[in-house]
Amino acid sequence: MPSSYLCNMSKKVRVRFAPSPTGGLHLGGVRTVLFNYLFARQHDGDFIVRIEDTDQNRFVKGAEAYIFECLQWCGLNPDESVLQGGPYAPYRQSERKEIYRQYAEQLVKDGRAYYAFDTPAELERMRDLLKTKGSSSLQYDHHVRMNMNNSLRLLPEETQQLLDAGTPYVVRIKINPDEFVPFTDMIRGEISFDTNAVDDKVLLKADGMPTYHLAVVVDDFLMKITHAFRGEEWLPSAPVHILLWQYLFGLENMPQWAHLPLILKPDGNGKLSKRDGDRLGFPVYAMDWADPVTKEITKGFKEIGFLPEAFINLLAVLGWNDGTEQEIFSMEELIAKFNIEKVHKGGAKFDFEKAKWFNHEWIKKLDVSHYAERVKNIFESKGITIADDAYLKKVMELVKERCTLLPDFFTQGNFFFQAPATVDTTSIQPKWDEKKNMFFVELIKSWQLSTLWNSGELEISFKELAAANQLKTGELMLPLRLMLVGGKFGPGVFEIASAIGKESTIKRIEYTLALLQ
RNA sequence: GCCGCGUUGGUCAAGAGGUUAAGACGCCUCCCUUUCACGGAGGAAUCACGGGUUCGAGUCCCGUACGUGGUACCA
Repeated sequence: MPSSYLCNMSKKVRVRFAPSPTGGLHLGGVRTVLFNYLFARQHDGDFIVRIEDTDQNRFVKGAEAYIFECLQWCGLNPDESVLQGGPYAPYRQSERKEIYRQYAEQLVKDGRAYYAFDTPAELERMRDLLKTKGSSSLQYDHHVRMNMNNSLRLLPEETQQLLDAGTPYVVRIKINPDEFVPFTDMIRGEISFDTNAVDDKVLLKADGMPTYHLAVVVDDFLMKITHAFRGEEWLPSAPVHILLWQYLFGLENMPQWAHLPLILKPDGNGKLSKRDGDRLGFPVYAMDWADPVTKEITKGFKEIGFLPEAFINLLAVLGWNDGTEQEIFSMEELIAKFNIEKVHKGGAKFDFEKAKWFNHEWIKKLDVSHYAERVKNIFESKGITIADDAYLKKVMELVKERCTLLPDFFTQGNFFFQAPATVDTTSIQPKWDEKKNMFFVELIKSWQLSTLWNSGELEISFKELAAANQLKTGELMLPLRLMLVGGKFGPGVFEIASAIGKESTIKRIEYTLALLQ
């Protein structure tokens, strides 16, 4: 059964992600991109990234390039953007400034918007007055606009005079009272707003830049966007956008809306913020973000050792699932199975433990050759240079089911490359005796002569020697592990001995033997 | 305050009037493994509350509570 939102199949699906370059790329932002991307791909549509940089005060240098790096890491590459261009360029709103003005003027001409000359101080005075009157609304709307300094109240000549004199002004939309603005949200169904609760939003700012409200509508039209997915925080301003569509381009050309649920903090309620991540010890941004002013670095999922596959996977199932028990999805599966109508309405608390579980699952099925370089770098940062790639891959294969995050390859595998820095003998020291000592002395002699150095042979000779000495194998396995690994963890001991080689094995046994004397 | 949206175990969630209310994470027990992990078996724990509608409500309706978002010349 074709879904209702696809009834007009004559139009090619086009979606967009429209971030503001103001800082790190938040989990919620990535999920918004992901849902857009998935929808575009499954409908053979286009995925556009448009930079919404209309607020010069909040612009942060480097943030735009950073966003694209994050998208690339996630594998969410746009079809059109400031990077590769496209038929609807420019894709940066600051470069489209003049386009928006035309539409603002058009709205004024049509009587759907007006010039407002109120200064910030005057606006403040208006709100203070409203407050003292006990008004339930502090909005600039039909209740107050005829008392304000705008082209609705002023005579046309007066307005023209102010305009000619270069008086700073904004353009505000004129919202009619007592109207209903209904629309269909792909996730929430029918939603209706009462215009009495919406204010005369500023469309064009005094600096000539559009606000989000004007820019999003104009650009979505010009760029032929068919489906607009954005965060739930935009729901309250949806009526403004819908009215703008109605006034400017016609409702029949308006994209289908979907307002995505928020990602909430793990404890308590509320939107997940960077602060929560810092406080609870997990990242909130996709990649490390270095604030250009404070130089402060905020950790990203990539840098703490998440796989992009896992990151995408965990984000996809935060607020969405396909109705089956499946939890592990590759990008291809997501493209095939994602359904925007099955996205939850309510926000989801972020659970870092579960996030790590996804990473663990993906590391278990990881193609080691794909990540050998990355792991090699981790080892190098810890002072271990790896020359033998084949050996590294073998080690990775041996320990990967024990790794949750990429750096775990170091903690789980460093003893394959160097003798353990410390050997914790506390658990064997009390029961250590001369008999055991002699066993290992003999074991060294025996292994020294061994020509077949593989785990099977090693295990057999070990057990035979134990039997000959009337010792239980079980009492000797842990000491051997401690000698080779330094702690109670890791793959099978004989596998380890086999991998690190005869010389290292014997050296490590001798070292701990001396320690135990 | 006003407007909107939401609410199934601790968390993510399945669920479209009739189910012993799936499954996953985390936690606990056991098995496997002479380590850890993986794997396997099991356990504790839930429909926010109150009214309706109905033979029957987690599912539909209305209230209430709680939460959350918005209420900027920010997006």
